[in-house]
Amino acid sequence: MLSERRLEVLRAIVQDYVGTEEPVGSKALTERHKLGVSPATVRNDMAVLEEEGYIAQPHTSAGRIPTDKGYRLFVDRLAGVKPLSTPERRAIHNFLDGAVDLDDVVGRTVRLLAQLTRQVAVVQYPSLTRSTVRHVELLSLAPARLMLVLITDTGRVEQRVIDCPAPFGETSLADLRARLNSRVVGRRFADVPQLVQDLPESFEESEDRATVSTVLATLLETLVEEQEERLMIGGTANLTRFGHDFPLTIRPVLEALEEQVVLLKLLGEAKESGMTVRIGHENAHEGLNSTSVVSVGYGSGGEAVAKLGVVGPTRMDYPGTMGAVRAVARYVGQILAES
Amino acid sequence: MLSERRLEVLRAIVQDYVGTEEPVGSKALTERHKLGVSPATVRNDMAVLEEEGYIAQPHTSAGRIPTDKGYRLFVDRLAGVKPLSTPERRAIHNFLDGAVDLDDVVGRTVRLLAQLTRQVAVVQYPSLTRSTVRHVELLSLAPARLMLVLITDTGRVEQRVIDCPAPFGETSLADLRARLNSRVVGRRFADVPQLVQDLPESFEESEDRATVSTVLATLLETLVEEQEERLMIGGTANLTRFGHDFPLTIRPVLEALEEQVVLLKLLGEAKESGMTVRIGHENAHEGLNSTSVVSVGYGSGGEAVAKLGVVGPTRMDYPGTMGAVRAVARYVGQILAES
DNA sequence: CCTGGCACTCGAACAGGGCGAGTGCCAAAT
DNA sequence: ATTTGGCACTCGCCCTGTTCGAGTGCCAGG
Repeated sequence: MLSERRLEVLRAIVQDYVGTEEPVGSKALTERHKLGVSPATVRNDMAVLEEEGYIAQPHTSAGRIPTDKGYRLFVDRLAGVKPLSTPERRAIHNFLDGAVDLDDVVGRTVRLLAQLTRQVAVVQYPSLTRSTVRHVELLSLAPARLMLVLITDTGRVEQRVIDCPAPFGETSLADLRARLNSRVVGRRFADVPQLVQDLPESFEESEDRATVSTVLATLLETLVEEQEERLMIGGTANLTRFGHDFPLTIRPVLEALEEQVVLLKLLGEAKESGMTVRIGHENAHEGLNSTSVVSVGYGSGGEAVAKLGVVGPTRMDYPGTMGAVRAVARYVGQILAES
Repeated sequence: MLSERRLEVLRAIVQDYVGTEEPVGSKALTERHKLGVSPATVRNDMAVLEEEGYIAQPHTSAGRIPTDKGYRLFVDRLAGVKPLSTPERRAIHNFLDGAVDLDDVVGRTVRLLAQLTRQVAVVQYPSLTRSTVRHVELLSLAPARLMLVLITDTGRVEQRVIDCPAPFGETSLADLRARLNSRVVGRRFADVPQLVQDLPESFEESEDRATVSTVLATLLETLVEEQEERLMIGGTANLTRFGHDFPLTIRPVLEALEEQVVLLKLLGEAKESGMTVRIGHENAHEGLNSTSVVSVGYGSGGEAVAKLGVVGPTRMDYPGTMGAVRAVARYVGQILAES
């Protein structure tokens, strides 16, 4: 167990290193922080911290920098979540209040987060998993060709073109449309399959039954497929702030960020509730080994429908970043609830 | 007017510099290309080319590198468009053939272009300007709340929620839906305003007239607003290939790429037909002063409905890039025509 | 007009040296 | 047992000087 003072030393090291981006030595530490002890003592503490793996020296006789393990301890036990300043809060409101539709909300959120944290922001579109159906529309494009439009309560619209096995009359179409809607509107996606199971049987013509089956199959397919979520990313220009050695670092990060799959997995790994911080090598993806990911769920009600977060260098201002991420997530949740 | 041989020297310089990324000297030139003259002669030619502003030396007594003006001449008079190799063509087909919807087509195209050119790819969504209306759908969400869904022949779907001044009955709704569709389906966006002008008058109830006006206003607004086109970008990881000095270069480029407005303007400036190459300072946006943009229109029929292109360093393989861009544009056009 | 020769320039790469921040250790003080 | 001041030592950084070579411009001769 580390003594109180040693933790204090670690905190000081993290703070200074985050601020200056340079290895911090014992003397500088005692000057910038009132630890009440001499540099020699700090040196002893540092030796212990290093032995325990919380800090390291880039090369002999340089200052120390925190390791991933050090940041982990810092985040878990030493750092709180820094609340945003009033102007920052106001900025969030100003920025998000003008949003007109879901795309706009997500777009604004991503830009806001990037600006606030000066890092790369990632925002997942609200998931369809928890969503309910607001409306299902069927349009006839050609005698044997239909378009299915699905509208969710989060404002998302998905469409599919369906080639029917046989022509489908306008009256049958209206009939199906009405029945379908009366059954599924307001229901959760997960419940839909059971609710529509027996629909084909209620049609008399066998040709119609075939068409109805096709339509339903497409609907269910849409529900499932679209659960592979989409996301938006922004603030990649902030990658240039990564550090002096970034030419090597930045490449794999950019590559990782282009793979939606990677990002989705990244957010997927995060806890369902509360904020998740993954530091350096804690990230499964190799390209992100020198980055930290701060993510949190957000949603209109109590439940989280999606996640958002930022990707930055392990050397980041954790309290500030966590504060910004949490504040934005909360406000986006409110916005979604209102609309 | 520059002699034939001087042009040949310029071509050699551009080719070598693009290949090696290093200033090219007279001796190296004569070794790598069979110009049939001695280094001394080449030096004289270089002196002339430099005086005319086609090449420059980074510092005294280093080799020469092409200037923007030099690249311009190269592109205009010295370089053809290099056709793709058969495997490359096959790759295009393989890559694009599996696309299921518009988003998918655009997404695949952007990745394909990025991979093929090893640069940053930008693909604009097919424009609504030239599009025609495939269907307009009106749904009642609440007594005085409608949802308008617009479906275009390019497969795009736009939706809007409308708050009506007064409740609107189901029969009126069906009526409006039918009349609206009979008038606008198959028509171009630009023609829609005139076609629906007199619709409100044909409704008897004054409350209904107000609602219809609101709906039409929203429809027209959607048509106009959505002409501000969307686009997709990819391959930003290729920015790391920009050159050794890229830390300074890359930042403004990333920033420019994040501004959709900038990109749209960029593509907008390109010629309507044929390929456009903008080199270095020819680009209006300052952040892109050290990049070149190769763009071309694409579309399902003879007409271009949108543009796509790549952004890369001025020192790029112009013939190869132009070949790839053109080939991809053509094939995407085909895909769109088929669907 | 081209070519070979020649003197010159200037950046890149390397080597050496002083500087200073930082360390580890030890003996004395608390 | 912990803290502290002192001290010798290490080692990367930075500045300087030097060498090396690619590349240039110019000129006289073909």
